[in-house]
Amino acid sequence: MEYNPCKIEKRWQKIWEELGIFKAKDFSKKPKFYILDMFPYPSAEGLHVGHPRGYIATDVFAHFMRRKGFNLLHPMGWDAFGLPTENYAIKTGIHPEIITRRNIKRMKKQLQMIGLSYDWSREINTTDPEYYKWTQFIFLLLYKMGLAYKATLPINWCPSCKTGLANEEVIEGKCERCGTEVTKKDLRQWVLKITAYANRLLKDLDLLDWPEQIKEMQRNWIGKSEGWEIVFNLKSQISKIKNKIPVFTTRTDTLFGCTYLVLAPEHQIISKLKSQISNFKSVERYIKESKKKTERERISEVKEKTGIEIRGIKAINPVNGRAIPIFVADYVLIHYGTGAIMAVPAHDQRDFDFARKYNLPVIEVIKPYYEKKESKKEAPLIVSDGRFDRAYEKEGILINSDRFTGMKSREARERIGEWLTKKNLAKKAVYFKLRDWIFSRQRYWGEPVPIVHCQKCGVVPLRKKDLPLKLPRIKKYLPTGTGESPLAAIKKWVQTICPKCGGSAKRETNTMPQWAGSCWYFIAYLLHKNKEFSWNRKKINYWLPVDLYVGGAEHAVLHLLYARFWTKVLYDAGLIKFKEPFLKLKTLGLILAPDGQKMSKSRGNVILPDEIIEKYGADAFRLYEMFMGPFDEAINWNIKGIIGTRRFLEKAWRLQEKVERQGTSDKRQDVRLEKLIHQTIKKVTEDIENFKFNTAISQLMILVNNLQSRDYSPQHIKTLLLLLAPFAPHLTEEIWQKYFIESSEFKAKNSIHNQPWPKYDPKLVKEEMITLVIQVNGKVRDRAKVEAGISEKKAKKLALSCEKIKKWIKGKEIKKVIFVPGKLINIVV
RNA sequence: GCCGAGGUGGUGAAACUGGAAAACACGUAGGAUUUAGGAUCCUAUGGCGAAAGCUUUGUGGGUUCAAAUCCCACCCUCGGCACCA
Repeated sequence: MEYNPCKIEKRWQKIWEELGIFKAKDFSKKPKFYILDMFPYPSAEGLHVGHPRGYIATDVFAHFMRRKGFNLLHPMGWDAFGLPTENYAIKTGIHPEIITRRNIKRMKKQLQMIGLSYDWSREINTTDPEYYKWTQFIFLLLYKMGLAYKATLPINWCPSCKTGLANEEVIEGKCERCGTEVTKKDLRQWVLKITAYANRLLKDLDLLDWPEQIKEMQRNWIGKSEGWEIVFNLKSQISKIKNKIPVFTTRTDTLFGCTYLVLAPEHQIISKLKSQISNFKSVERYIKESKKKTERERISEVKEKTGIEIRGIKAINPVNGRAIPIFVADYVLIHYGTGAIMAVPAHDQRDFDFARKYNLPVIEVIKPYYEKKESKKEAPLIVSDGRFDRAYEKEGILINSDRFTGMKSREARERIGEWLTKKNLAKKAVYFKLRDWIFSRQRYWGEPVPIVHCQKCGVVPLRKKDLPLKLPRIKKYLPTGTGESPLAAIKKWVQTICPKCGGSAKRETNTMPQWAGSCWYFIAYLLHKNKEFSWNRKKINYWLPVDLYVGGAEHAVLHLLYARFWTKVLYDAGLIKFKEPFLKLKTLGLILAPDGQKMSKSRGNVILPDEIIEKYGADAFRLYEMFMGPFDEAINWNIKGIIGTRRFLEKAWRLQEKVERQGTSDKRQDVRLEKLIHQTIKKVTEDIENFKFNTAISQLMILVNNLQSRDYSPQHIKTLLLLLAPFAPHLTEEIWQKYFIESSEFKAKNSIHNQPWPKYDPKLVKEEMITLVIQVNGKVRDRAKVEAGISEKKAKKLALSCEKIKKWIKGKEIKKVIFVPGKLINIVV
């Protein structure tokens, strides 16, 4: 009886599908559990061996929860709009829809080969008009709620290709295709007011069972900072008009050390003050230069900071009345705070670097307080040749600060703030790093924005009955050259009638970004095949929110934040009853190619699951993906590892020989084995619950190794199969059906995947004998087998009587004995 | 640069709350079985050492009876950085 996975696996996959044993039932007496994968992008390359890692993990978990008695929803779909497909269409002239269909077909087949227990009857596809009518519906909702607005914002622009570029298409400031230097071009774009939800997005993180590091990344991304807005009055050499510049700071305590102001190059006041700036031409040139840089280049500390002084105008430091210079420098960003900063070179490293370059004064106003011994070695300001080497950015005690000298930073911040508030030169302010979300793309392969521009009525949203607004079929996907979407070139489509006045109007030609479809897809599985276009509250309320969400950590911020944002909007609109879409989140590590690089076609290091499964079987593949390492850490693919899991399955397979010989009634007892069985149930159960699949499998390996060399009974095999089933669903079903089911006809309820999860006896899990470690001065010198409950007295007596120990403590005085029950005894001499 | 994670044998890794470093697996060596090969089974396997023993968790320091685990500094690798998804 040889183990032949190819035959077994295909057969069971077919039977399961036909009987629909993994289909979720809407509504049930059982408690519900919704487990969701981040759905894939259907790329032309198909799945490589890295993709299924998360899918296998959710599948193991889904099997486990089903067998624990939950009504389980485990669906799958496709996030199919986006750049790669569109670029492929441009290159080949094949319509993106056809490419998408082809890619989905291929990837679905790959997923099915793995034997994943998805409910395929709920499959969704974001590019299906039946899907994106809802995406458009939600956009209209955002619009009506005042959360979608138009603004003029810059995009990356290649002057040679005459096309807008995604950040990804800009390589070191140059166009990926032609190598021309990329510039910026202003366009009217749709923007979503995610900032209106900043506080709630921040606060509600506390409700979530997510990895702490992901929450931390979101917190930093939202970037709430509480501080003060401080007004600097300006003094012009030629004009009497009073102008002022507000700056935002969290460190009012350092105000006395402020020696200059810095404006972002985009700051509006610069053009306003044009007539008073004596070197305006140079300033203008600088501003133009900085437009070429990416934001990351601008704020990077590796490259030297640049800037230019605005001559002819000075700012007045409100705390001491001193006139200080004003600079324009691109390390200050327009979309954070007020777009202007007060520079305190002694206490901010960026300001310090800038000040040193332009020879600006550095005034120290905070001194570190030395508390006790530890901070002495900190020596914050290294003074060499009488100057500072670096800025001291921490808190401390104020110096050189007039009547605030001697105060602690924290107190001084409030005092100085209040003092200036009284003089009307400051107010408390809260700023977020989070920026509104630019929601339009000048592309074809995305959801059309359901808006028309009417000459009479202006911006007019479509009505629900006008949805879906379908993407028109076009022959060319090439950019228009104007920066507009290729849709703008289809006159027949663009020209339309205003839904409000019936007059002539033009359609919005921007499309939505790929994120749009993935912001609400967890709801889409419940609206599937909903021809009436009605929001199925009953199903939504039953299944949602998602109980467990699994996907890559690379989505830590954007996708997860955007989906949370839309959920809150839908909640506010009264469409859903939950405030957070994903209660529990588990992130997974990438599987890299054997060379440690990401797998990609361009690198030529892609490994396909197809060939692996054909050679070793889906069960061995599943097992290896779970066994290869901790679930949330990145790991290199190594084909050698799968040999181990295949061998393990063969060993398990061979165990049935005895059942074959002796029948299933044999009930022999082996106390040692019985204990191991119960320990294994405990370990596997707990490890699956904690996503520690690798150690669950190693425990199963230990069990199989033991069964192999001991006098096992069929009951032991039964338990083994029940525990192994989520990992190796095909092999276990095969053996299960052969020996543990009476009828020859397959019925859903007889499937191993419908058997209850085994329970362990806590009494049998405990060990009676343990190995007591005997240490002298913390070093292991001997070991002894003792009863688990040994007392300290007995242990001490035992330890001191050991020959080896006697040798080590001979002639020395015993100072202390430390006893850790059930573990060790340490004699300190 | 900023934010986040990580660094343990030849390799993937394990080690719960500070308490036996290296479970499980790959690889390698030796043996059994076999006409042979493969498969399978058994034994060994961090390093140094004949052995007693010494030593070992990126580097350096610290706390502790005891540190892979806690603290400080540094080095390296990976993920994200708002138009890739």
